[in-house]
Amino acid sequence: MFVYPGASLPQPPVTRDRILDTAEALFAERGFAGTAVRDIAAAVDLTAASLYNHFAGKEALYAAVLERGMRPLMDVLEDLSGHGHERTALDATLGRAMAHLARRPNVARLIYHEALTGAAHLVPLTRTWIQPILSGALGEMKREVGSPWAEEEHRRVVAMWVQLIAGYFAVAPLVGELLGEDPLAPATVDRQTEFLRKLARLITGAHPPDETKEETR
Amino acid sequence: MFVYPGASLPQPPVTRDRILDTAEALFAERGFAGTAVRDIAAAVDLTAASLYNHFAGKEALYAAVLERGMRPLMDVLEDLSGHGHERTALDATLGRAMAHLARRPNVARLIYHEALTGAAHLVPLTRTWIQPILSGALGEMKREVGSPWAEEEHRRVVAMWVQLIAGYFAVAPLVGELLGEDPLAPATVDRQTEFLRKLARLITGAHPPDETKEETR
Amino acid sequence: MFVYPGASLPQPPVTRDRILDTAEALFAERGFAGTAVRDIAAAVDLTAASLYNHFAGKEALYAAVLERGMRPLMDVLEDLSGHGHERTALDATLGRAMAHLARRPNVARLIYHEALTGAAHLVPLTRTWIQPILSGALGEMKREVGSPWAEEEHRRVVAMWVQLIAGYFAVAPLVGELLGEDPLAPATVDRQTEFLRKLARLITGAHPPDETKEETR
Amino acid sequence: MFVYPGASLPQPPVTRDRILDTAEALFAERGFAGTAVRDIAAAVDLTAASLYNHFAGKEALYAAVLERGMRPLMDVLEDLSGHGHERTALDATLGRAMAHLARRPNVARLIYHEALTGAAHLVPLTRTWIQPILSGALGEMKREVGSPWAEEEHRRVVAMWVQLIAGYFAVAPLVGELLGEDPLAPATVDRQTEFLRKLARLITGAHPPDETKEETR
DNA sequence: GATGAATGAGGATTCATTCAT
DNA sequence: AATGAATGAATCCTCATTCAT
Repeated sequence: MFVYPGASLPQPPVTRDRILDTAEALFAERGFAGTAVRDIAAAVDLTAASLYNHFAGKEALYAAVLERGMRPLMDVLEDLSGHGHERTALDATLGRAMAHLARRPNVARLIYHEALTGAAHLVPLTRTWIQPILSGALGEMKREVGSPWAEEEHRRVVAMWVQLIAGYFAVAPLVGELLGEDPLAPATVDRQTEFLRKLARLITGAHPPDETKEETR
Repeated sequence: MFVYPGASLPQPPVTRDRILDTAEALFAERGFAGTAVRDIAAAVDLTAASLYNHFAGKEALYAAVLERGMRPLMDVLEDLSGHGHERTALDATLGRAMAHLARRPNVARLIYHEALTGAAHLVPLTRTWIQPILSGALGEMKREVGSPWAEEEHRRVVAMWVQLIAGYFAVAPLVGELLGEDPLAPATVDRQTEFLRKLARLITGAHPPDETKEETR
Repeated sequence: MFVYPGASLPQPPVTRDRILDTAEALFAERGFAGTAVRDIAAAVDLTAASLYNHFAGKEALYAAVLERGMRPLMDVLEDLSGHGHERTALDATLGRAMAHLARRPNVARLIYHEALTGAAHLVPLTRTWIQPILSGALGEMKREVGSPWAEEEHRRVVAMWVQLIAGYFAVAPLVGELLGEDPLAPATVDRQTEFLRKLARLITGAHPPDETKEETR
Repeated sequence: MFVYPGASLPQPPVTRDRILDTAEALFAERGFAGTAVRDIAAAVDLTAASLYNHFAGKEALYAAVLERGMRPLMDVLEDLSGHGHERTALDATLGRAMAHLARRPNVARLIYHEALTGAAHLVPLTRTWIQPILSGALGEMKREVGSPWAEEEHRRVVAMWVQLIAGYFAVAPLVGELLGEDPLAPATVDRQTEFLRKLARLITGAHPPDETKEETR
């Protein structure tokens, strides 16, 4: 974006964003109950009191963090509804989702915190963000042919993907123990993405890319 | 109170077990930080002070809950190392694991709480309990033939199963939203088990039971 | 005391005495408020509850410790009233007091704890034990001739001796820092006793033993 | 509120000082273990929680009290190293030490509390504050002529003065019982100071002031 | 916008004590 | 005489929040 030289950009919300960044990290790590407002403030070189100039309270801050984190994630997943589970589209969505979460794994962790505690935020969270995507995906699957999944299983397939994608980043410490390598390292993420693509092929009844060529011949 | 001779019930540790039960439920629901010792005590009709006659502190209680929960879960999974991923064995293990966790979903939630926070307990937890199972499973997979997975991917397969089985119960509230039904209802658990079995067949390169017959013909 | 061979002495109060010993040590070290009943009990391999079979409560135990400690100390000082501050008598009393307190320094510490806090026990303590001795000592001093002290100062002289004798053992950690050696080591105690004797001579106007002979010539 | 220009009173730390004052009094009276943070706070018309805005904790408050109390006391004693035990200097130091402690007897009591419990603070306390004074005093005594004390006794002399001066105020309740009058009343303090001066003369081999004139004649 | 100070509520833990066994 | 269990009352401290400056 071009900016006129000297033009003072409306960048004041710099503090607000730094708070959000820090809060996201701490909430993701320690959960809502385990995170002290004072700790968030201190990590931004603020007093707890000052933080209240930017957010109405701990709950409001948490909501803001959630909101800010969900939106881009949903943008990434959105065109899933456009292309469905067709081979290349799924590959692409998978890649983009993994790439996005690799950069912002905190969102996945926040969702999982909510899911674990069944806290008040979960239902609005899913109703607002997840259900729309879900509907799209389900619609696509229904239209697919040759899928080994009955319609009543479609929702389970979706849930599975959520667990395998979001879960991978959410419980990264556990995954790390199982894998024996840092799950967030770019190379590891790449391998995991490939793994999931292979899984997708096995699951959707499609054939692996190289074989596909022969098949279509 | 009359007691039948020979019917010596060694049931004194009743209180201790009731505390453990309650603590397990609350820790699973609210996490460690979100659970007040007083709440646990109150749920067992005790004062917080009384609870300290049974456990040295919150941490000790938490550790005891974890320990008590992990052992039976591991017993269930243990013979996985004996039979590996062969069709019927995997089907059986899957069924038993799902059945066990359906009755004690809290263990899965506790593990996920730990995994999310990467708290101090996670590493001993996995090193003590999970790694042994993991090794057995990996060994079995290595011996398998016809598997579509390279050896480098075996650990990812294991991690996948952990996510799909433990994760199903751990983030039950989220799964419920996605599935549109109570994930812990016996019927739902059964369907999910069948779903996972089907997935297993697709994944291991095996064919579904009914088709198998025809194939081998 | 002679005991018939084989006669079973009434030694049951063994536990009671062990409690008193331990309590004395802990009270002396940490003071009344700083000492937990449980700690005393644990040091005697008892439960706190068991301790209540021997003493009515913390206060009662403390009183018993005080009582038990004061009596022999007073016995030691008692004949001060018989011989007063005359040279040899003072030397002897000094020696005996120092020797006694060196073996049971806790009594001095207990007295000082009371004196510091001005706690409820102090007044009965002094009225019962210390005042009688004090009267005797004052009477002796009054009868002395050649003393450099006015009668108005006699009480200060007594207070001074209390501070120098009891205080030496009471604040042993501080004295140790000042002296650069362990104040309770027998050799150190001996040197301190000699020091106090010398001080006594200087103070009472008397001359050192060897010089005395010449003086009186 | 109008403030005269130039009369800028930097008195904001009022609350902190009031806390320190109160804490000093209570710690001196009841000792560390016997003093409740809540009581200190209440005595300053604060909540316990508010107190934590000024001090990090009970220990930190205690340390601050000690630090604040020791400094002026040491200032008083400091020039002891300059003039040593020569008659007039000792008289002067004695007078100033007694006067200071008469106004702030709590410091003496705090030191004695530490000395009695041999608590963690004692060693740093003596090493930082007392030892320097001690060294100066010892040096002076060594240079003195006509002293009846051997060099190995010098430390005992110092310890004696500490006991007689600090101890007088520290165990004031006990001294009061022995003296039969309030040890902190100005007149009593004066008499005690004179008593100690007389003692000093007897001890250092010097002659009383009036006799001195004749002697030097 | 930032902060020092204040606070009610709560949170973990200790303590002295009781009581049935 | 000993103890496991229970408890009310404290104890130290944290937390989210407010408010005047």
